[in-house]
Amino acid sequence: MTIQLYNTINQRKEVFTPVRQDEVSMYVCGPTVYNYVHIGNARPVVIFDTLYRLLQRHYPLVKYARNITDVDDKINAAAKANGESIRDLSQRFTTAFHEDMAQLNTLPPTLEPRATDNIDAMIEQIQALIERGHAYVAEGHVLFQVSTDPEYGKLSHRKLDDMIAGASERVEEASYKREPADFVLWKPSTDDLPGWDSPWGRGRPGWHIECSAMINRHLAPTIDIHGGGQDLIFPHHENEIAQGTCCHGGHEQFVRYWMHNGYLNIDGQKMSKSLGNFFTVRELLEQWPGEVIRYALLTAHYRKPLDWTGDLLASAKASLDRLYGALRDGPTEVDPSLTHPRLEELEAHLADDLATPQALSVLHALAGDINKTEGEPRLALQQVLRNAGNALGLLLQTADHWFKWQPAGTQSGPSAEEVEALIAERAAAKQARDFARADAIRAQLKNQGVTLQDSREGTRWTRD
RNA sequence: GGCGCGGUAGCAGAGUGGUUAUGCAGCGGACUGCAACUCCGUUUACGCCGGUUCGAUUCCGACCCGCGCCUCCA
Repeated sequence: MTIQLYNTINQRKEVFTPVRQDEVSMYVCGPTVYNYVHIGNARPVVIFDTLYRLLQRHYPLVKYARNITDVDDKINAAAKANGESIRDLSQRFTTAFHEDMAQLNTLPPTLEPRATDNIDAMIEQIQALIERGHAYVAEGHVLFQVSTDPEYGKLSHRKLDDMIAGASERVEEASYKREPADFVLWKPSTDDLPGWDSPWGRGRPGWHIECSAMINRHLAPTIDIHGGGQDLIFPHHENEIAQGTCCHGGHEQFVRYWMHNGYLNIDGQKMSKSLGNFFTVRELLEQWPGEVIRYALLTAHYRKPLDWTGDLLASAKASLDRLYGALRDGPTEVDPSLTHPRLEELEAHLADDLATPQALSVLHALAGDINKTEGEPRLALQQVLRNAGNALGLLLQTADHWFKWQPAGTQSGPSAEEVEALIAERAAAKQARDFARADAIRAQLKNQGVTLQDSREGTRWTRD
């Protein structure tokens, strides 16, 4: 089965072939750790986790690197505002990021380089750029001279002249810049700011250099896939290409496939800090299982915008209820050696530029198959659905655990023991044909967010 | 000014030159003491105007509307 991926740089779907046989290298831009991550940050993490899972099924070795940006002016400002050391603050939010992403069933990447551990690699790359005439030193800064790169703009498909013409008033004018489009590779630090010794004095790196330097050090001069949000296409990834190719003399390709996920909107509006219309993953996890959030993020194709609403989450929850309903009393483990036409169908969807909405529809087709089947064949299909879910990072828990999940934010519902006691009381009432009493108990529990389901095997219960 | 994206049923969201996406919601039926779950059936679609075609939601062109980026951003 061939994998096809949409490549931003060529603006079309292409057959994926890694530069090295049997090995794939992938780099995804990770968070700047100055706050809890918001749902918009979570989208690429979940998307590229799904791609990582797909690639792992097709290649023996997948090196997936996702960086932690722990040197940044936003971090400096947040630490100052909190009266916290920069190191403590960035460590605290790195840990929180790991916890939140684990709740979304994302696998840890193979490598997670931190910017502050790779300053020397950045300095090396900057020196190479200076030696090759692509960068210059001015007033303690080092700047990349954009006009020295004839290829500049090839990812974002814009011409340098157009950019300047349209945005001249927005481009930062600075006395130390030769040309307005030049961007900072290194900047001086005052004593109260984080800084490292360098040939240009004590300072800190510009934003773009960390990714290209860490790719070069931890992966290879040419990697297969580089991912991130569409907002990173320009300037971040455009500048990475400039750095990553010019430091080698412009001969080597930096990245073969550029992949960018669409924006996440909130109730139809652009999510922005200034509008205050954003949710942290952490606060969403107080009300919804992480799996619901992951499912919601996968309902739209990754390149399309996704509108984040309460309805979206409620609908994702209902869809997962249906899937877990089909998995009750079935096997919970995953059997990687299993084959089935539905699994091939699912894999074909994912291999087609990560068509997750169609992949999800295969899960529902399987649920329908299961609900119409009895006995051994039913168990076999449940096993297939487990495998299918696993491919998407879904359906990893027991159905029982799923249906009895309670939001961390509210502990108002009855305990499991209380529910069981009422179910026993209701069973006795039913036995005595006292349906009024039985219905009253059911209504009372419904009122408390617990739904009862009678079956031949007895009464099951689920939390809403 | 430049570059790019989108408009599909009540909602979300795929896809296709003619034939069921899927989920949620709604309606009818089966099951049930009544429900819930599940199953069966079913109602609402492809922004507007032209063109190509036997046939267009799909291809082409124009138009309308909405959105994003253009050096903080996932």
